[in-house]
Amino acid sequence: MQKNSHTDKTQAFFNICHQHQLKVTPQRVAIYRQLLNSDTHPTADAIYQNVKQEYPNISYDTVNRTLLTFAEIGVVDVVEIFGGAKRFDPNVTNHHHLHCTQCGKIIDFQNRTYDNLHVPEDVGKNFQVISKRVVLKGLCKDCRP
Amino acid sequence: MQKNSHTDKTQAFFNICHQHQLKVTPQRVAIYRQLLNSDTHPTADAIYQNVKQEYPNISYDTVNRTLLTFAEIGVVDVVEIFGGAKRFDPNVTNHHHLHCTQCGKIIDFQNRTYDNLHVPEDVGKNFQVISKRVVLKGLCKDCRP
DNA sequence: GTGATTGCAAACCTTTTGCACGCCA
DNA sequence: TGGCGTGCAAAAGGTTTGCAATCAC
Repeated sequence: MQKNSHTDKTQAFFNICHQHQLKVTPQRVAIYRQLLNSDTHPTADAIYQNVKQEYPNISYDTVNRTLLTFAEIGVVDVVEIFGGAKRFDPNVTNHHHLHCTQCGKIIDFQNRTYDNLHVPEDVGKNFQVISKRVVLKGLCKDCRP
Repeated sequence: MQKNSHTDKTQAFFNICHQHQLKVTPQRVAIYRQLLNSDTHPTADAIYQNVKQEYPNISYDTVNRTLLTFAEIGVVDVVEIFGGAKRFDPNVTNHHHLHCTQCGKIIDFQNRTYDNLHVPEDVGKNFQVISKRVVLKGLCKDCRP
């Protein structure tokens, strides 16, 4: 199952690259695989550090540029931050965020009601909404007094 | 009316400073006044450029540090961004954001329904929610094809 | 073969830090 | 007066850019 699912995703990646006329380079594959293993919202540097383990010659630029490219074609999302380094989200399905104002952590959560939020009419007239996200700011379990 | 409102806000600023044991320096007042005039989400540099007009000797650091201090005491909000320089929001009342993925603009909007979003029980158990914001990503009027 | 992609290095932009001086309370 | 706040300058951190060599198609 796991193995199959992984193969499927690799195949999907090939397809996506072809759809967008991107060449399938070993670097891109390695970065993509690393993203699949991420359960957080890694920075470009975090991805770089991990990919470097199995691919010592890769440069930080390549990682950064590849992530930006991935963001353009919808393979990753760029996550909203409040300063600091960009963060990338391999989970492009609709979900929402908890943001701890103390430690800066960003935690995913699912909520059907939030997914189905109605876009106000006056907003929809002047703005074409592509995705919706609820961001709850506050204190996480570890930072709560 | 305007004048009164402005005086009120200045008075409020004095009170806030005293509450937090902050000294009321001319720089802080100038930065605060500049914030009141902002209708967008200025960067530290934008504030700096404007304050410099009436206060040529001020340094960028002072502006930046002051804004961070203001954020700590709740005079401004740090706005969620997707990369680039920090943005500060002088509007600390509850509101929501449209984010144009094309030009990067962030537009405020009000919505009572969004203000009153119910926090899911399983979230509330592990996270103390302080504020809620809906971020709608998409294309603004100018960028829409 | 050809154009896209990579690696490297430098440049750039923003934010942070240390320190001496000056000013507000 | 004492200590907070400011200005300056340098450092640090992250991102972007230009270019030559390389690789996928």
